[in-house]
Amino acid sequence: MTEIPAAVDFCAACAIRNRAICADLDTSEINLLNGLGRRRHLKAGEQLLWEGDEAVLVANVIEGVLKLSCGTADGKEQILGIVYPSDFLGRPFGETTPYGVEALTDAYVCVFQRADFDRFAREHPRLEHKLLERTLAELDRTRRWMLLLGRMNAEQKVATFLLEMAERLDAGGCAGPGKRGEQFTLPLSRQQIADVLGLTIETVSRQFTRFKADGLIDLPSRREVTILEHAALEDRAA
Amino acid sequence: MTEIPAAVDFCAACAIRNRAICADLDTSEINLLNGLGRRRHLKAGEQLLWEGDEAVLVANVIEGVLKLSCGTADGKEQILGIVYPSDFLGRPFGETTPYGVEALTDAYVCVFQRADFDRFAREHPRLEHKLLERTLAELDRTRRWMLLLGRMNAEQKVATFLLEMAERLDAGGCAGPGKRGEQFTLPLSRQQIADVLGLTIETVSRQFTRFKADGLIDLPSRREVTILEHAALEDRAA
DNA sequence: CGCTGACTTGAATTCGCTCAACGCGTGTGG
DNA sequence: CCACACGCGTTGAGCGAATTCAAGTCAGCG
Repeated sequence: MTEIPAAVDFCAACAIRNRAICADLDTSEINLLNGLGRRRHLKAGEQLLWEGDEAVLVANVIEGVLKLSCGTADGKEQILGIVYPSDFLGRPFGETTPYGVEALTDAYVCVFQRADFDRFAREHPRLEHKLLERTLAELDRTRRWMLLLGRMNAEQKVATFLLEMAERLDAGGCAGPGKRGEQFTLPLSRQQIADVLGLTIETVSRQFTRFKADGLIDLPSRREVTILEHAALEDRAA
Repeated sequence: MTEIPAAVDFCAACAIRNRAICADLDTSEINLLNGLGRRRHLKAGEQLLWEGDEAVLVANVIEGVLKLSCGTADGKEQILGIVYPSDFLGRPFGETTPYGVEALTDAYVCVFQRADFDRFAREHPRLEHKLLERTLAELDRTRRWMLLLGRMNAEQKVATFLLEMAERLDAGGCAGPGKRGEQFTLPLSRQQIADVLGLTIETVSRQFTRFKADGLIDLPSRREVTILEHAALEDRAA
């Protein structure tokens, strides 16, 4: 865990400068925001926020993949969302963080004290507008996930998961329309995949095995997936 | 379906003037917004927006209860959310409406052309801020619902549903802490409840019957529910 | 009074869960 | 270098909750 004060021209060099909620800010605004944020490194597995805690931090994801999750009284976990570079993290304008945040891979985030961020956002409508657009998009994505959780069987869930994963991990290096992201490294363990899909680890494993046996995917190693038959996988996702 | 041009001092008399996203606007702003909106009546069962359509309308709910839903390829439906008076409806700053909207009860909504609303919002940060807060709250609620869909069994789902229903329908007439909303009329059919919870109609019916047999609730008629043992029901919701 | 649609109840089935054993790669210590 | 343990994933058998399929009940209404 390292905390480095943001350098003056830090944002200018930021990998997500043009995609995150800061994209619409001008130079002077960016410099102001610069003074509030700190870049922070997270190791895979490190927790940034805890479910139910006072909401003291918000952050932009610069690099890496993180999960949002909460648990039931009887110890089961449900992953509520996966966040990728340029996504926004945390609960502005709220008292408590309604879910835990944990890094799935090594990650860099740009963290703000919530109070600082809230104040800055209220004074800079362009930032707030970006945040609103992002929140609306996230709400749409979350609602689509409800359809998966409520109405899909295990095969459909796993197929949908693989397709979404391929698409979202691809965001950076779009290698042409044909071959885009057909091979990737899962940032989640089998247990975590199960927690995303509302299944058990065994069911996920069985579906992976079946897809492989049917020639839809290949599994070179535990964490690697190659999608061989994209269209067929889409059929399974129905 | 009736459309009445908003009168000049229409908003001033609006039942949700202090709770909806317009709450923070001053008189001159309200009057401007007034000119853009139209009050519209919806009969129970009437559809306001269709999944996948171009997003032309947004609205505030003034009175009544509506559902947001989408369907799977194989004809199953999942209800994504229930909206109540003072809630906001539709997808501003977006191309298409990602879900259908249908009135569950007779309802009044205050509709805007999306283009008008978007422009107004961008020029009035106070409105946009309210909308942001509401969207963040809705996202929190939606994520909590994911836990229900992904990790709860039928008993927990139905118990949670009844408790949430009692709470949200109560918002208007809070009849004291003891007796608040313990009796209410369901705005949803059994099928719709099943679609909210990701269950089948039969399973919902069986759970209702069991809760009644166990003395936790009473069912005076098909659409009426009385919660007899609030605490016990909370236990079932785990 | 019988019809219709919504709901309930019952029986059989099935999909995913639970429990348990096993395999495999990795790191550690002798 | 091998032996071993450990974590993670896979596989199998049996079970059970929720679904499916099929009747039956009930309220409202012409």
